[in-house]
Amino acid sequence: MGLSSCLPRDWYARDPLLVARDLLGMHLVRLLDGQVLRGVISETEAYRGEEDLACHARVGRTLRTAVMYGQPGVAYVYFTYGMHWCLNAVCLPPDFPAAVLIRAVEPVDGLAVITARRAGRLRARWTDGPAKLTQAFGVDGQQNGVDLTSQAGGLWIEAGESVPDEQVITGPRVGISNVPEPWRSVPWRFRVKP
DNA sequence: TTTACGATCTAT
DNA sequence: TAGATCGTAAAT
Repeated sequence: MGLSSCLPRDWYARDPLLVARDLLGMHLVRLLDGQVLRGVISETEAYRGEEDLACHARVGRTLRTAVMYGQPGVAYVYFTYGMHWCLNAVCLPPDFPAAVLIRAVEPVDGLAVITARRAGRLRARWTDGPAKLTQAFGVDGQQNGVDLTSQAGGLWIEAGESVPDEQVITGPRVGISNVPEPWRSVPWRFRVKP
């Protein structure tokens, strides 16, 4: 598979706010059924620590949140709303729980597979939500704990194009309306201008 | 064992 | 605007 250009573990061992910002423009890559699927990351959200009441780790270390307390650069994939999977990259060194939710990508490779997996939907809606992109890329609970810094797990992130600040919009995180302030409103969501 | 509620998506 | 649908964590 040639030279690995996976982002290294040190790159993830940083504040999730920085990782979320810098993940914009990077490439999410998935090896699925012998096909390479690739998307340019266009939207992310940071979740940081047990004190962040929007973070799953607010309940502390459990079976579910365990990977967030582990090595940075590992995938945290969780199941929600009874039917959806969401993909995160774990950040910061072990024992401090933090992760970045990948909310949207722009598909660039493997379009035939992606369109088949998102049959009946408009192209603009293929991967414009966290559970849509996991459906499109065939990511589910089996990828929980997979190392994103290596191609071995069939799911990784490569360096891509850097996105200038003028192209970045920040805002509050989505889907946390029952979370108390300040966590509900902190601008920890990052996206590339359309 | 039971309950309440989701880091969502889709159709209405 | 509401229904789908079930794992997780806390309450009973």
